Amino acid sequence: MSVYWEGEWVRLFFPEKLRHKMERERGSREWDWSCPHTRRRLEDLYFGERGYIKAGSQESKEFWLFFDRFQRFHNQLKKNKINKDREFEDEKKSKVIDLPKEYDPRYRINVSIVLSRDVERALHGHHREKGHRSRDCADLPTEKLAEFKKAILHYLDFTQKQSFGKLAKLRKERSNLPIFQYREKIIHMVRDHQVVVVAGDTGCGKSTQVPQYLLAAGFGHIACTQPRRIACISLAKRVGFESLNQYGSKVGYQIRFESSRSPATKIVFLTEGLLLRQIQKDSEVPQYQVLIVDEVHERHLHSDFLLGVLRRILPLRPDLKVILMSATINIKLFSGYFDQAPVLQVPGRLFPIQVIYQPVPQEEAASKTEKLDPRPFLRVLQAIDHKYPVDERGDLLIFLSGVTEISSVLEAVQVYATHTQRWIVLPLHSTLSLVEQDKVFDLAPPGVRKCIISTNIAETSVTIDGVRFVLDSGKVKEMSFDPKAKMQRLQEFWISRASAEQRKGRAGRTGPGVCYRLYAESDYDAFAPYPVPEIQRVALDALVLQMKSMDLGDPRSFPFIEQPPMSSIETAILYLRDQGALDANEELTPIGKLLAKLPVDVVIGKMLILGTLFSLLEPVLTIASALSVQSPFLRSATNNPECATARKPLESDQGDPFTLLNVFNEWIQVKSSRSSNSRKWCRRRGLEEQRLYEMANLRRQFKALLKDHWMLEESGVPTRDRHSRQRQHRERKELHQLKRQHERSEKQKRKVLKLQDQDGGSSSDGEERSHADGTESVDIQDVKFKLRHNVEELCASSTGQELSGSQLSLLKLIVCHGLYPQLAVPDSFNSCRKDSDQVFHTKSKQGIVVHPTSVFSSNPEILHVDSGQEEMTVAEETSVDKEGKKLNSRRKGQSTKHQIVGFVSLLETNKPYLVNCMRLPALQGFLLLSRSLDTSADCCRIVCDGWMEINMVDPEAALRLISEAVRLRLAWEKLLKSRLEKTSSVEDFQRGDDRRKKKEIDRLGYDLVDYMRSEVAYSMRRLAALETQNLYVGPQTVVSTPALPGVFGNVDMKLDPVKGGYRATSFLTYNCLLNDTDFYSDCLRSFWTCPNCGLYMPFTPIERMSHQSSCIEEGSVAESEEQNNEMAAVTALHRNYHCDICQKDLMMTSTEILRHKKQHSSETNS
DNA sequence: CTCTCCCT
Repeated sequence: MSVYWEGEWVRLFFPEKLRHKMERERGSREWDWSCPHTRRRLEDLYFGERGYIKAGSQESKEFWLFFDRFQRFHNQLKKNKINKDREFEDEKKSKVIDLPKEYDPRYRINVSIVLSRDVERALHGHHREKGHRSRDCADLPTEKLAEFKKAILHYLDFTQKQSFGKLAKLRKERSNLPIFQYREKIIHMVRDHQVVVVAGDTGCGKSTQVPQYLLAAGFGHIACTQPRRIACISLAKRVGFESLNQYGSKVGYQIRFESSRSPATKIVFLTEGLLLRQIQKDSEVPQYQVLIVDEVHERHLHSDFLLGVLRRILPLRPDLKVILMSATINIKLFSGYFDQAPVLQVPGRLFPIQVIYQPVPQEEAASKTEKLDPRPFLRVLQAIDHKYPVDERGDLLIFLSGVTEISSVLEAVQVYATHTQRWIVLPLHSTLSLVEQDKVFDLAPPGVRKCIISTNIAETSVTIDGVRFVLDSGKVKEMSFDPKAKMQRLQEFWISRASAEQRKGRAGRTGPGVCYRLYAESDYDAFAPYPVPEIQRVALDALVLQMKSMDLGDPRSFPFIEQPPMSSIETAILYLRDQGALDANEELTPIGKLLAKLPVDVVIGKMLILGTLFSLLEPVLTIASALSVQSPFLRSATNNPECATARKPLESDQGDPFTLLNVFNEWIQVKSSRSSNSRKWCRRRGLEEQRLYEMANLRRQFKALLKDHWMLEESGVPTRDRHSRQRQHRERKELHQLKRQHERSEKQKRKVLKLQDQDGGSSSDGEERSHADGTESVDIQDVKFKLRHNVEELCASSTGQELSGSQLSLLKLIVCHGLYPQLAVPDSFNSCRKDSDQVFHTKSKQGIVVHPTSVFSSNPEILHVDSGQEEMTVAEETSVDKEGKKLNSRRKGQSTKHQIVGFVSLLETNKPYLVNCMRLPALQGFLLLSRSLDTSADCCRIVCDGWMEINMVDPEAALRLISEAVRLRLAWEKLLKSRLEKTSSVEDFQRGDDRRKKKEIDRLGYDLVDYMRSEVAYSMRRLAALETQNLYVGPQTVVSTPALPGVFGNVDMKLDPVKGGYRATSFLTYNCLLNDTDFYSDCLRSFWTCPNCGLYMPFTPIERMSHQSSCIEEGSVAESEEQNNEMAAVTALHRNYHCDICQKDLMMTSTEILRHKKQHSSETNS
């Protein structure tokens, strides 16, 4: 310590030359190796740019550690000059400092690599030579330099030997792998054929070895795909390690958001999805020479598609080699798909596993409604306890179908475990927090076994060492897709024989095992041989879209390895056409092209694209990302009251996407504030922080993609002052250092689990793991996050300004526009029902329930129409002179406040559920979003998308609303189209044009918000099946209504040959509804004076509208500057205003507030 | 009154 101080002090207060002199003099008396200055000098001399050891590197730190031990050892030698037993000393020496006992010249390395020329000269006594260089080490005594050099050589010998030893061991391990025997054969096969199939079971070593064999045989640019991200990372690590190339870059991985790839990378492990995106960018993938597709037998959507794409690429790239790797399953299928590609079968290396069939007795078999009976599972635990001595280690892995099943078995097993003190029970499924998931890797104390109760996550994704017993329920939950209702369905099935074998295999990885099957052997024989490939079970929207963008022709005739059902393809095409991604010829539209490039569902992609108009992209980005990742809300926290209260302020009564928006924004604030710990913040609220990190990555990618496709204006990067730039630089340096620190301390020892933590244990469970040496563990995710993102900027852009009321209302419209047609209406009797019995309906599916995780599930009243008096007064005003009967029917259920629910997915488990819901004003939503609107003659009756009927009482208001909807939709469409067209011709948008567009957009945003706020009373009704079949008047021979120019903007109204009436726009047909008994009464003319031109004559309401709109159009004047500003401000300046006089909370701009106040004052004055 | 699992 004192030495350090002295060194520092000297450095600070003495000029350099004098200092060196002092040190030289001191050095001769009392040399100090640990003086930091000396060390720096030595590093400068020896650890240069070209040196083997680089200054400041991990290697240099290791060297200094070695050096200290080396010195200690030498000093000790000097002290005990007595040398009783040389051999003993030698042994001690090698133990103490790990020096090689013998000096084998084979380990020698080329010293010139180590030592730069200058140093060499210095070391050999040339430092007296003339020149500046010689002065460099003049301050260091020659004998000390020689001593140091000796230490370096010792160190290098030592590390050389160490790595040679490692290498030899690794080589031996590698040659013991079953696949090693086939090394030459594989290389020859790949040389001779373009496609080769390598089939080998678990443990044969194919994934790690085949890429290395090929590299060694002279192939380069090898890509190896994996279905899972973690597999890419761990394989790259393993293969890098085997080739002693950990710190080099020959072996790397590349997954979304993370890559260790460099130009020097020869073998890259990447995900199937990522390779597909690369192929989408450049269809001939010139960057690769060899493509290895691993785990093809798993039959994921991506791998099946990838195989199809590869088959198409092969003739275009005759030099490209493709190797399919699979378990020894269904090999003929893969070989046959590639023109009888040669197959190499490699035996696996599993230990023998005893199979015991123990079918569940009839009375314990699960009935549909009851909980899973745990007795058959308990019997197996008992059997293990009886049969196998406690000192024989080996854990138990139970496979169940789902989370509810896990918890019911867990409960019973936990009781047994408490009783016997022989088991530690751990659940495992993907919705568990990552901390909880990691526990399955911890160790049980001696005499205790782990019992891991898992979903099929443990079948392939999570591999747990030390499992000796497997207990297989034989059940699995699988997602399928109902195209009619566009609904996902999660159902339980018997597993396939292939899955049963895979589950069994999990018992024999580290030693002989036992597999208990809770079904009969005859059941097993009756299982399907393989699981249904994903491509045959899921919606193919995204796939078809990607196929179209890759120019793969008609998806109906694409030669998939196994055809998906034709209906799935047809449904997808229809859907994409309906969404405007494909045109009538099934070609990609401009929006379709963009959607194909966005790595999200179509509905999410749509909201992103729509979000680029107006200035609401930031929240849209956040919502889109939030809806694309697993929910950050942990289930385990839902029944924790503390979590519930901590979550409360984050909840939005607008709906779940807005709660997620709040969560992210609040989290970013926590991240940006120096004092708070986001990990703690998340834990308190029961949030999985990983999901928030994923969101941050996603929203950044989305933004970049939108920018790449010219959907964004160049955002003016705020120029920072010098001070903040410096601070940022400093912070980044610190972060990099933390990252390195983490990488160094990487190997965390596995924790030993405690027996029976019984509910007391949870308090310490979530705590960060700190290292054994007491150093604070680095929150590496936080470090990576802060390196990757500019937190300040994120904070400013995403949470900088609170959303105003108008912004929120526009944002809701955008999100719902994206989600369309995923809209549901509340059942009209919901307000009379129990909270848990709230029912909703979509066009294609009735009787749906909001998912219990939704805000609307816990607060259903948000969606209820207030049983208000207010609404009735609106209705009454306009209806004095009409017949009572009709009125009553129309007035029933009239309200200005009906709401509909946009949802992200429709999922059926026990019941059909709406997942991720948000609310939207019903009438405005329907009028602005519906694909088809059909109206009666007076427009009071509107049928939306052929299933929702809306009835208004006031025909004037009805007309106004519809014509305004038409105007807004056409304007919106036009602006979006022009924005999309920018993608093709950048030069087109010149400054002036841009400014005009900007103004139009502002105006549209302003008007949309205004529109969403309009207060018109109406009733809503779902049409019965019979009604939907007899909706239209049909083709008309007599034109009953004249065309009315100007009612719906400038559109031409043409007779609709199918529905009858007039087709005004692609989405609006006027006066086509059958059974409109009120036609004549509503069309009666009454005298009216035009306030604009003074014309006085009899009009029907619609004629009046027509006149008015054309009259106003002629007389329209340019808007005042003030008005313009007001419009531009809509997305920024609307704010909450509470008016004391009318006792209302209003959402208004400052101008509007002024006007509002003025109105009150004029009222009171008069 | 609750959800198999991956991935761009």
